[in-house]
Amino acid sequence: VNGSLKDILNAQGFRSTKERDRILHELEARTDHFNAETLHASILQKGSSVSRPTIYRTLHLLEALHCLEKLYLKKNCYFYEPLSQKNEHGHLICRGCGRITDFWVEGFEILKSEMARNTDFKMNKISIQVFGLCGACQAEDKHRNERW
Amino acid sequence: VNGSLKDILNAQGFRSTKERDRILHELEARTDHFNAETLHASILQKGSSVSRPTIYRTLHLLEALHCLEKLYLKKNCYFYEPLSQKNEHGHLICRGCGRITDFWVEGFEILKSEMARNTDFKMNKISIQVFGLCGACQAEDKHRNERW
DNA sequence: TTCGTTGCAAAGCTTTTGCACGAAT
DNA sequence: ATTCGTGCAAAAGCTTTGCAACGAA
Repeated sequence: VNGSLKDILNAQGFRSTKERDRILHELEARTDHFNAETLHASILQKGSSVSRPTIYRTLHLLEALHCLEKLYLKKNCYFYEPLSQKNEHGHLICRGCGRITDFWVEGFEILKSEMARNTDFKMNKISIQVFGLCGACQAEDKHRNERW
Repeated sequence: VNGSLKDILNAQGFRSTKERDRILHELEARTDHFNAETLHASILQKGSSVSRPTIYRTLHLLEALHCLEKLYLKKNCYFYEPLSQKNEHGHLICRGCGRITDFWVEGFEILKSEMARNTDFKMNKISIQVFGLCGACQAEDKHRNERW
């Protein structure tokens, strides 16, 4: 009992299964933003196996327990934050290679306090996406092959 | 020839059709964030009709011509900006009622200049989502029925 | 033994595509 | 007369669900 996801599930009365262990293990190892599909793919790629329905069911369960953060933008529009990232941050999204990088700058706090002053909105999570080209893609002049 | 979407399409050699007119008309009237589905629904609701494939094809066309901004977060994860909104802004997304409201604060600029100084990322679009509860939903204490 | 959990197969949704018909130029 | 654009129907992806079998407690 060290606070792992497995312990949390057990404590809530959910059973330990090899499938859940495989998923939790993968979740704890990941550092990038992911979805059901990419998570499934990496588990298979490592020679393990879990069915798609189980991936979806487990992700839903972890969301419900607030163990995983699914960031929604709209219906059918979301991604999961890696467990390794707990603190507030923005995302740099490269239109060249599609990579998502986290960042944080002082301006975050300024923006938040200004918003608190100027709106009646009760803020509970701020999510900042910056689209553009990462250093590597600028060098490779990949913008001629933009994915978006 | 007044710069309407219709003129732009014609100028590029695309034909005028009643289906395109219906879609363009609806696009020009909208002020909220939308997707193919909601756009289709509002056209039908007004007694007009356009098939789904035509909705999708037309939206793709307008994106390609940079007449519409489709904001991608990840694969299968996006929404369209209403045409009426041209200037930079963030989104207040209410977890109670799901409504998306645009906002702008001074902190935007600070954040951007700070980022330009601190990263090698070539910024080309910044997108800020703030999740929380709008004034109305705070009043109604809707957070017990949060959608997310 | 019980009942939660899984995989399969099938169903549901949203989005895309092939194709023949109809319309714009 | 061409060629573009549309609708239909079917296909393609991703996600969910029903159900029988399995396995953790």
